[in-house]
Parts: sequence; C-alpha cells; structure tokens
Amino acid sequence: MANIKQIAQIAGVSITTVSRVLNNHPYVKPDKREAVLQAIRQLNYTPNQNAVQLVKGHTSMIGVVVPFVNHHYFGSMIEGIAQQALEYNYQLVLCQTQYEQEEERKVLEMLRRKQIDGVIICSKVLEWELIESYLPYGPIITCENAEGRSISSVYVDHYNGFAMGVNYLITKGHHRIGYTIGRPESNNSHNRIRAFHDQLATIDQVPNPDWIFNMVYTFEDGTGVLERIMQLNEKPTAILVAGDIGAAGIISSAKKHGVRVPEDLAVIGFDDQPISRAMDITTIKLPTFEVGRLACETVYKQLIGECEQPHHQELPIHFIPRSTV
Amino acid sequence: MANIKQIAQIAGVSITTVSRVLNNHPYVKPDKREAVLQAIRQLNYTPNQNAVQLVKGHTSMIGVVVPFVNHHYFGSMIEGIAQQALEYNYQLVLCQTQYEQEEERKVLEMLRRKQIDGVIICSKVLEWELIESYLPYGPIITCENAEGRSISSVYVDHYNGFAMGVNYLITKGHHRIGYTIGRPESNNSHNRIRAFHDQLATIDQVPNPDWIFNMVYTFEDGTGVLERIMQLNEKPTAILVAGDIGAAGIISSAKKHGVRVPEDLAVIGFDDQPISRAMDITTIKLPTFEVGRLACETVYKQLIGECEQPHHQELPIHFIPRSTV
DNA sequence: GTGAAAGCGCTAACAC
DNA sequence: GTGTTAGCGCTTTCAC
Repeated sequence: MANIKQIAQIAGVSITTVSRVLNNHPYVKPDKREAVLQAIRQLNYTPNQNAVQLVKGHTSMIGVVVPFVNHHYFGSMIEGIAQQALEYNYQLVLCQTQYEQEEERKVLEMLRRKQIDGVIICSKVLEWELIESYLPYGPIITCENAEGRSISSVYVDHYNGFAMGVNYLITKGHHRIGYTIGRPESNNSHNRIRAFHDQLATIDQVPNPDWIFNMVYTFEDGTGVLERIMQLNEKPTAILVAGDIGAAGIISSAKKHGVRVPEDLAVIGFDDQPISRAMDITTIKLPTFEVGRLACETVYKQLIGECEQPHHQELPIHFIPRSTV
Repeated sequence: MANIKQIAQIAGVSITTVSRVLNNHPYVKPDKREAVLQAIRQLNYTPNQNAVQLVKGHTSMIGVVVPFVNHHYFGSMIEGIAQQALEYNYQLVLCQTQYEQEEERKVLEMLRRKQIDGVIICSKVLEWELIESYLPYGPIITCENAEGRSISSVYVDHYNGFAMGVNYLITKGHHRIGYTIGRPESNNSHNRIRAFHDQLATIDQVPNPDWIFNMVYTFEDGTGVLERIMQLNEKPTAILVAGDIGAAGIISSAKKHGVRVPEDLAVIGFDDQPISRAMDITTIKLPTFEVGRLACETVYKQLIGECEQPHHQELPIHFIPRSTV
C-alpha cells in the first residue's frame, strides 16, 4: 500500500507538497503538481482516510440509531436522512438496535471515540440523561420530542395526530373508541396516549383498558387485535391504529369474522403506507421522510456551527380520509 | 480530550502499560492496572478510535450499498446484514445510491481508503470489471448472481423463482402470460427474463412485448400497468409481478375496472410482503433476510481468512399459493 | 513486568 | 513556492 512518502520520493518533492496537491492548496508550481499527480497515478495511490481523520479530528460520518430498518416508519426516515447526507457528502453509520440499550449506547460511544461526528436517534430506549451526557462529544438529534432537554429534536406532532383521529371519529358519532400503539413507554406513545385522553374527555369519556392494545407492529399483530376484540362483551365501534400494517391486519381479519368496516368497526391507520392506499384505509400521514431529512440538516448545521445547540422542530401531520371510517 | 499520555502520567506508568490495560494484555501488575483504571475513570477517558484504526489497519466497519432503503426487498436484506453484523460486532456504513454510479463508487473508494474493511453490494449499476478492480483492497460481496466472476456472491435463485411462477400458471391453463420487473438491465432481471423465455418455450410460446412492463416498483406503478393492459386489444390472462406492492396496485385497479382476479387476470406477486398476506395474493417468497445475513457472514469470514475468495451461494425460493391464481 | 522508542500515514505551523 | 518538523493518539517490538 503506497503512502504519501513514496509519492514524495518518486515525484522528487517533499510530503508537504504532495499533501498540498492532495488538498488542492494553492502555491504549488504546475510542474511539481504534475509530477505528484503522475506519481499518484503510477502507484495507484489513495490517501489513508484514517490518518486524515486522526489529524483532522473529524470523519464526515453520522451515526443513525434505528430500532428496525425494515419498517415503513423508520425506512422512510432513513431515506430522508440518506438523501440529505448524500447532498452534504456525509456517510451514514447505521445501527439497528432492536431496542437493545447496549447497541444504542455503542453508537454514542462511537461518537465519543471520534468515529462519527454526530448522531441521529430515530427512536430511543436509553434515558435522556445518559444521552445528554454524550453531548460534549458532538451534536445529537433525536426524532422524538425532546422539548425542554438539551438534546435537539425534529419530530412529528404525534399528539395532534392522535387528537385529529379521535376528533374525526367523534364527529362521525363514535364514542366507544380504542387504539393500538407500539411500545407504550416511548415518548411518541406518551403523546398519543395523552391526546387520546384529552379528546375523549371532551365527550366525557375515559379510555377503556379493554380497547387499548400495545406492541402492535405487524399484520399478524393486527389480526390478533381483532380476535381479542371479538371476545369482548362490550366492543369498541372505532379504533385508531398506529401503523397501517396493523390496521390492514385488523381489517382483513374483520372481513373474515363478518365484522363490517366501517359499519361495525371504523378504523384509522397511520403512515399512508402503500397498503393503506391498496385497501383504501383512512389514515394519518406522518412526514417521516421530512423528519429524517431535517434531522440530518440539523446535525450538519450544528457541526458547522450554523445552528444553536438545543434546536427543536415539530412537523405537522396530514389527515387522509378514505373508506374505513 | 484526554489521551493515553495523560493517563500514563496520572497513573505514574508508561503509555505502553496503559495500552496493555486498554487491550487486556496480561503481564500488568494488579496495582498498576488499578492505577490506570483509576486515571481513566478520573479523566473520563476513551481511546481515539481513529488512532487505533490507523495503527491496526482495519476499522470493523462494513460498507453496504443499496439503491433504496425503504423498499421491502432491500429493507429485509439490510435487516439480515445488520443482525449478523451485530453478532460479529461490526458496524455498517450504509449508502443509499439511488442507482447513481458515483455514489456506488464512493463506497468502493472508502474501501480503498481503509475507511471500511469490506463491502456488500445489494444491487449494483457499476460494471463488474470496475468493481473487481477494488478487490485488492478488501472483500466485496454482491447479492446478485456473480458466478464466474472474481467477486463473491450470495443471491436468490431468481431464475427458478420466475420459472416456478410461469409453470404454475401454465398448469392452471394459462398461456397468455405477461410480467413486470424493475430495471431490465439488472442481473436479477436477466435471469428472470431468461426463465420466462425458457418456460414459455415449453408450451411453444414467445413473450409478447405488450405484456412486459419494466420499472414497476410502487403501488402506483401497478395501477398504471393495469390501465395499460386495459387498452390492449389482446390482453394477457395472467401476469407475474416482481414485487407484491406492484401486484397489489394491479389487483386494486383491476377491481375498480371490473376485471376479476383470478378469473380474468391471474396475478402472482413476489416477496411475501405483509400486503400480499392482507390481500391474499399468491406470491413467491424470496429469502432476502437470509441473503443479507449470509452476505455479512461471508464478508466476515473472508476478512478473517476462513473463506476462500470467490465464494458463490444460491438460495432457494418458496412458492406460496393463495387466491389470485 | 515494564518502558523507550519506532512507527501507522497524514496535516499544518513555521522557516527559508 | 517549498521543505523541515512537530504533532494527531495509538500499538508493538525489543531491551531491560
């Protein structure tokens, strides 16, 4: 593996001059520059990026923490990040944590060890305090609401998403409403649950625990939900499903059980995934791509000092009425 | 930022000893080891990974080249790679190329610059020869058939996938069969097209260009296909759709146009995505997760010298009969 | 058991 | 314009 020294030797110049040519610095005589270029071609030389990074102190890489890659919500977020990173000429170090604390922490450690310049956390399990303790090592952006914390955030207005859904159902005459979410302890879920409470309160209702389902991610999770609903004496007439795939599962299973949608059970999904278009599911579109894009933009701007440190940004949601309500 | 020198100074030992403690080498007296540990805690020290990488000559990172992240086929492949990487304690550098040559090349350049130890290419646009020219810098695995080339590959038996689909349709009495694929110039597509030809030949048929659709990826692409079929004088009675989302689009649109599935048009999708379960679409499941997992395993084994260099592995597909044929 | 010292490959003051 | 040289922060021989 050729190095800068050999190039200098062959070109008959000092390594400084080689470095200058490499980094497009001015003040190099054309003939010397050409000699260096010639030697580089001859030895098929490329600088060792580790050495460059060591001395420069940064890597042009951003860590991305995501629980699952193959999930529309996160997939489109990553897509947004990737597109923006491409524009800034940054590389992405992807870490699929499966919500393992240890894996999440590994990325933060990479930041500390200077392997990456910043971190984007799409969804977290670690404590805020722990994450904040890594802030001295570089910018950290989370895609969950971090208002009031020293970590920056770009996030979807999940509160309003759920509130809008519940309200729509209420105006359609429903008052026995349930919901499904993913991990109940996540920040996003907290906001959704709060919105649900608040809106139900406007019609003097309280959430019925029988109509609340946690950890609903997949199509099969959805069919399971419908089956559990079938066994209830008192059934909900409408359900908010955080994730179109789950909603699809509920609706498919409903058809099999002779439950009419929306007459017997109204369903609102989330994400506007292709499946919701295929099955004509009423859904609430979340700007996940844009969240990712902006998160990346924010890391970058903080990196180059163009953005004050705790920066918070909330993105609006979009209601798409279709045939399941 | 603390460095090894400061630790040595505080602990009253040489940097060699600190390094030994850091790397769990034997032959360090317990009291000195404790002193070092103490100093490390005191300064909240972490080694600079760039320096480690520079001297060790590797990074424990693998580059992953993928055209799109948010697409089930690639999403589950990445998931497989990520799961295996996690086990080996390797990090992933993800590059979403959108099939841009330049982006694909960037990852190869990272390999050459020693920023990553190996590369997994899920789908490529670059010439084989160009990719092969980077082989001296580290292992490169592609998830397309590379039999006969010096690059290793782990891939799905796309030929058999299409062949099986066509045969199934033939046994159901169809002989006017069309198909949709993505990029026609990709390796996978070549194999599919070849299989299609070969199987049709068994019933003395040749492919009808009117029934062939390229660049079909999304739900909307699928609805577009159905609309184009509607305008044809001579229509196919069955279609193979490389991607369940596209199949869903075709079927949804068919319903709207009063085309009965499977009576008027039989449809076979690919991937066994949730949407195919929801819509009960006959599909051919591709082991993409396993492809990703094995690709990662192969890079790793080549890295540690446990696997001969051009290694090729083909994974079988799985037919799932449902209601659309 | 331990430390001095020679790299790893590069950048950037500084001097000329 | 160009070269000398001192790092960047670490690992690893080799001698003691």
